[in-house]
Amino acid sequence: MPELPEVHTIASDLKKHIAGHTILDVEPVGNYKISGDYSKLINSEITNVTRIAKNIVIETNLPDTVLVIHLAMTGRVLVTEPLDYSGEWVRVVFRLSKDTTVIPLIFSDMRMFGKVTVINREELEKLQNKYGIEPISPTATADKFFEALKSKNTIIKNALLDQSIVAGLGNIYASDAMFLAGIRPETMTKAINYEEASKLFETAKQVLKEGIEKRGSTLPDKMYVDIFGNEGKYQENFKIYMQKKCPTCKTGVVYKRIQGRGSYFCPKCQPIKIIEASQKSLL
DNA sequence: ATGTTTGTTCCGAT
DNA sequence: CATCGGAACAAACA
Repeated sequence: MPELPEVHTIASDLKKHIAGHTILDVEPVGNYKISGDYSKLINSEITNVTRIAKNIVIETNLPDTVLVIHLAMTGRVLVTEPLDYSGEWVRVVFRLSKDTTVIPLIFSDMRMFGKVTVINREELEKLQNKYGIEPISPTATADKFFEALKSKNTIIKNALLDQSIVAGLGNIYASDAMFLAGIRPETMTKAINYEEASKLFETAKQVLKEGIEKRGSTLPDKMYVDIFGNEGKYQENFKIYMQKKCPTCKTGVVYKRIQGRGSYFCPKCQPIKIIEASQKSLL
């Protein structure tokens, strides 16, 4: 669910919608715990909304106070009034005002794996440093990506989901990127040469950008919606994720549990790559 | 009813 | 030390 494109969509819409608003009130629902001192936010003004990896970063005019929201799997951020507060997993209600109008900012999360945290600049810096390459940043390069991959002794699927290597990919976009690059999820990173890594880096950027254009993916469970409650459309363009037949060669898609996650790949278009003996000895 | 589902962290084993 | 596999977090659905 929320991977880079979904979080990007939410953060950029939020920026347009709530920047310049004052936080009137912060109210955890039930015994939901916000980490950090959220009382500091009251009467502060929202100045900007950005994204770090899959985190939504809400900056305020307080120089040392930042609100960070991570949606994990089932988190939602909404600026519309929920129809049913008790039935929609509402965990935190913020009230924002600008001029004379008051609008809600809702954090909802069915499974409560998500996090709402209030942190300072130093912690924000730490958060930033946890993550690897931001794939859609202009400073990201295939060289850096290849170097990061070489440093790990694991399979490519693992590496793509490892946020300290590349930030923002999750199971869906990683699957599609590997498919477009013709790389099988179980390929060892050390068996991937520069050309293949470079191709994979391009396809990763491609699917992430397409995801952003389509405003994210909404799976059949409908958990992901944007801040207005609208579904994304990237699921209509899934390449291999949740597909039955390969869109290229029509071969039956293989569904397999890899690293505890459902993985889809085309056995023909994503062939097994044998690690050469010289490399194997290094493992 | 048990298995499955997106993300992350942490622990013990390898 | 790097990595893995599994568990845990909580909830709904087939």
